[in-house]
Amino acid sequence: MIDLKRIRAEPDLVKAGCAKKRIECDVDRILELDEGFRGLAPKIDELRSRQKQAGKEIPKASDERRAELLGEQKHIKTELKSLEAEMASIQEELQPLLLTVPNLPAAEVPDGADDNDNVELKTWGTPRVFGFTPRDHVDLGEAQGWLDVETAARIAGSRNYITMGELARLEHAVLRFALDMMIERDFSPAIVPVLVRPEPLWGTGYFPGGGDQIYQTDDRDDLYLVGTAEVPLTSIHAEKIMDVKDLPIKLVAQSTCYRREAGTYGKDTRGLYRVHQFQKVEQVVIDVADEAKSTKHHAAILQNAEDLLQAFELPYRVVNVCGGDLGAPQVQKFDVETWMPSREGYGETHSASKFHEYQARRLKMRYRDKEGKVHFCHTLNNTVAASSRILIALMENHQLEDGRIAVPEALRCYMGGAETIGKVLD
RNA sequence: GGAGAGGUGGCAGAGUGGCUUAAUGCGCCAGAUUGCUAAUCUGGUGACCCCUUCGGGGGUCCGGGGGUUCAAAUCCCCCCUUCUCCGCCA
Repeated sequence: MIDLKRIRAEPDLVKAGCAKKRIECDVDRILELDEGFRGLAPKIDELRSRQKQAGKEIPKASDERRAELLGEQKHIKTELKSLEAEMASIQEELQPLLLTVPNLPAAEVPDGADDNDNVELKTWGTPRVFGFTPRDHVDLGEAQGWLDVETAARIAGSRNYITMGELARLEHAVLRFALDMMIERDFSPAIVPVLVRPEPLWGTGYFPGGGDQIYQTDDRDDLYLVGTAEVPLTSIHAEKIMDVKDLPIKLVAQSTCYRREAGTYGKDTRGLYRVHQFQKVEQVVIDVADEAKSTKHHAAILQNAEDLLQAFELPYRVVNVCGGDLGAPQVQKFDVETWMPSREGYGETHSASKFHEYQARRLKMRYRDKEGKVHFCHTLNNTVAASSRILIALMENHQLEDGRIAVPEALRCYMGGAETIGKVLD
């Protein structure tokens, strides 16, 4: 959500932001409703003021005066009722509309319609040239007896996976490495619910708009399975006014993530790339409303992801996500894409988002500065490691000709010291 | 799941229809004072919305929503939530 006052003051800027993001939003209707609201508000306030005044006088008044006042009060009451009804109908239309206004993209966000227009900022490492025909992660996993997609589908439907044995151990290793690395970098670990009420989803910007991708439990409970720990983590301090001394708050959590992947039929159907359930370690930063600080945090959480990939010896690139590929809540987003030989290209593994106060305003998450003034916080988040996609990269990039997988040094301490996993395949 | 008790400002906590402008304490801020960062005293200290001639004026908010009333923190209904006991349970 952005400030209604800002929409009022700079409607053209807001419209330009919507256009850049390719998001439709009826800014003019919002302005119309706002005008109606502001016409009505003073009238209602004045009537209430008179009502309050009379309320104080009545107990002390003489009998005639009291009768006179009571008559007046009846009048005020009916008038108020109709004005309040009018006000309610305005709010009923205005509030949901406000929740659809996207955050304004930064000037540094490239123009563009979709991910083809994202701009590459840097690359690290060189995609490996294989001296043999490399296998993809599904072939490798199945041949090693580590990966069972068919059984997963029988148990849980399509787009699911089961890892077993050394691959399951590698998955745990990745997650533990990610968590430990972030704890070392002063992020506070948390274990959070992944089944949440609607408010955190509205607050973080997944509702409205992202509802298609979210599993709802059923009609008995108003509960939803989150697609990322960002949702509960960012919501921890909702509805609070924190002290500036307590900021920044840096959080890290591993969670299971659930995604419906509606509208992706036939896309990335093979293997682990697009699945309904996976494990992810997520980093969240909450700090003061300061653009320079937000930008610094943004760079830092991106660096955290890069450092992990470098430790895993995986080639990657960083892209500046263009307007049309940016979600409604983000000011700017850097995606990290890791080299995946079977795709003969880079695949998205991390997504570093900067929100300014968009989420905090929706979550009512504020802080008091040194002067005692209250402001909405700034929030940011990024993936540290999403297990399934990282596994693709690890298996495919580090495979040996004989079908074993080399374990990057950084992960060996979580793998009982193993330098490779798997048996020699025919 | 059953029974009971709660939810009031940053925190604790009083308040059972109009004298509430939400007491009081703690915390916080400012000033005074003492050879010090401690103590004491004095004063100040909520969020949000609308209007403004920028001095200020008005309104809303006591978990959330609805209702009764001229008037609701206070009475009624629904929901959320916390705690205690019982039941079930990893």
